[in-house]
Amino acid sequence: MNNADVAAALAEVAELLELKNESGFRIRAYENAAKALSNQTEDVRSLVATGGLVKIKGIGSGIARTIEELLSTGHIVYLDQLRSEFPEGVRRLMSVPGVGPSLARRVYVELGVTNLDEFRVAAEDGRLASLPGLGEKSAQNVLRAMERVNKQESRVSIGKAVPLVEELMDALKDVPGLDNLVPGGSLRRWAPTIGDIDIMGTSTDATVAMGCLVSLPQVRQVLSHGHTKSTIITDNGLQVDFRIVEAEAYGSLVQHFTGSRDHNIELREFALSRGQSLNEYGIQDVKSGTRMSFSDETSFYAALDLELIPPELREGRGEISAARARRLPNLVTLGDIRGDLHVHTEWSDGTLPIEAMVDAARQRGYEYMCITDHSGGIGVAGGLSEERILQQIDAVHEVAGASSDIHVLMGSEVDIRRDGSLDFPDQILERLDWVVASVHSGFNQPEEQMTQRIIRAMENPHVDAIGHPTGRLIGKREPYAVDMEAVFAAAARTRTALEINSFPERLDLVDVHARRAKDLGVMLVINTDAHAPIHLDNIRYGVAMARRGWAEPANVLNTKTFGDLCDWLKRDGP
DNA sequence: GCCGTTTTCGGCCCGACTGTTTTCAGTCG
Repeated sequence: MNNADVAAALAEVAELLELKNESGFRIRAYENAAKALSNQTEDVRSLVATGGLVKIKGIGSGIARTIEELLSTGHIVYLDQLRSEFPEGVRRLMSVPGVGPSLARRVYVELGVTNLDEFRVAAEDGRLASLPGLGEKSAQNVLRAMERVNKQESRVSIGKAVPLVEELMDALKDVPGLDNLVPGGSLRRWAPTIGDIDIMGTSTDATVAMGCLVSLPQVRQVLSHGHTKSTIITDNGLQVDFRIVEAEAYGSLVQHFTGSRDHNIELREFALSRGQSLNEYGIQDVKSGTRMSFSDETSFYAALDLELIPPELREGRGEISAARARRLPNLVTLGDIRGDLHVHTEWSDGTLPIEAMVDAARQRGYEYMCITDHSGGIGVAGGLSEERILQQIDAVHEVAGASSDIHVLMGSEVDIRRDGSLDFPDQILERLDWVVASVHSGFNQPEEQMTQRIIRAMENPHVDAIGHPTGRLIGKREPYAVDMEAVFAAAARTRTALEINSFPERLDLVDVHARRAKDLGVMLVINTDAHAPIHLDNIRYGVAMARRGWAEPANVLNTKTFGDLCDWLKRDGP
């Protein structure tokens, strides 16, 4: 039973309360508690033990008791009661876009529908359309939405979304009268996965511009089409929301549409406490009714006496109080990165020779880079034997000697075996400039074992960093069970860096982990794990994740100059 | 159910669009 399990139980309570048409405020309380818990890196069990649970904003005494009940008995009596009122499938009906708690409840109560299959039949045979207040269009919309769900056109990784949006933005350039186009939402916040794309702009004639947008050739389906807001599905299955306002309100529009929901709610609550009401058109003084418009975000936040909050921080995780106190972090930027310390070549599972990868790093203006091919334990990745890595050491040194404009380091991504020992003996590791240790097997080990395995690797004085520390693959593999608090403590103690792996499918560490690591004094390192030159460009995703984790340049190892990096590498081991 | 730099009670973000309606509830972001 970990934080995610408990959060899921609380979220289920919220969903069932929605079905019951309970007070929206109670529902939000459970939703907020679930979210607050999943933003915690400290294990819920230790939070209970130390009494830290109620100190978390959004968890009060009531929900704290519920969590304790779940941990001690494995059940929440209240949740079991709620479950007995609605078959499991009824809750699932709400996963269909456009189907909320009201409709789900009605089709269950009035039509006896208990799952998605029965729902489809009811939509097809006319029973859904026959309900008072509904009609044929509603039924058709349900059927089309179910089709989309089946095609799994839901969330995509940011690595897929960014190129698609860049392509779409290019197509939008020619829409007449449309200016200042910019993507917003989770994409602008660089969230690891994107549900739908938000695109904002200004126009003197929004109606005409909207008409052009919804009739673009890329549009497969129009979900809604209004004067200032439209929603479409593109031919590659992406949902795109367009929002247009007049130029004078552009600042508040961009702010409004960058979100997140939690950030916006907290910001509006904060504004209300100051007697101001916020919306996408500006700020209204509640008493006098005076309205202010903002053409840029800086002046919008300034009108609330707040520093400009970078989009990556707008997740409702304390950024508003930090902005009030003028204590926002000075976030690391792409330009701060001086080198890539996790790069593969054809010596293991990369595609190109050492020289080509060095060249690619050179072209990106790096001061240094490190070759880190796999060790032999990774059979499928063509890992190097001891004999082969000794040869590669010579090969890399040769390339390094011939490179005057970039420092080329020789390293390894050494496999952490199931018992925490490493795939190369110390006599080899000590000859390397840089060692990334990673888990590539035995993902199903119990948490205690996995935690000790990683800590043991960190205790090896030759290990400089842990690669992709939680092992997750977005949409494919959950993170392995590991006590991250213990990993952070060991990383701080052994002065081992933790990687933010920039591969869009990994993005590991994730933001909340990166932030916790930073707070505990753990050094981060942003690497691409490149297997081909183009992968080096993924660094932007890793930097974005670091920014979402509130990281400053001083928290990121590869912002150091080569000289400072060398000094760091000479640090004392455990 | 949670929360408090006016509050331990009385609040709790805000607006656009749709479908089926003659005025609004539901859903979404």
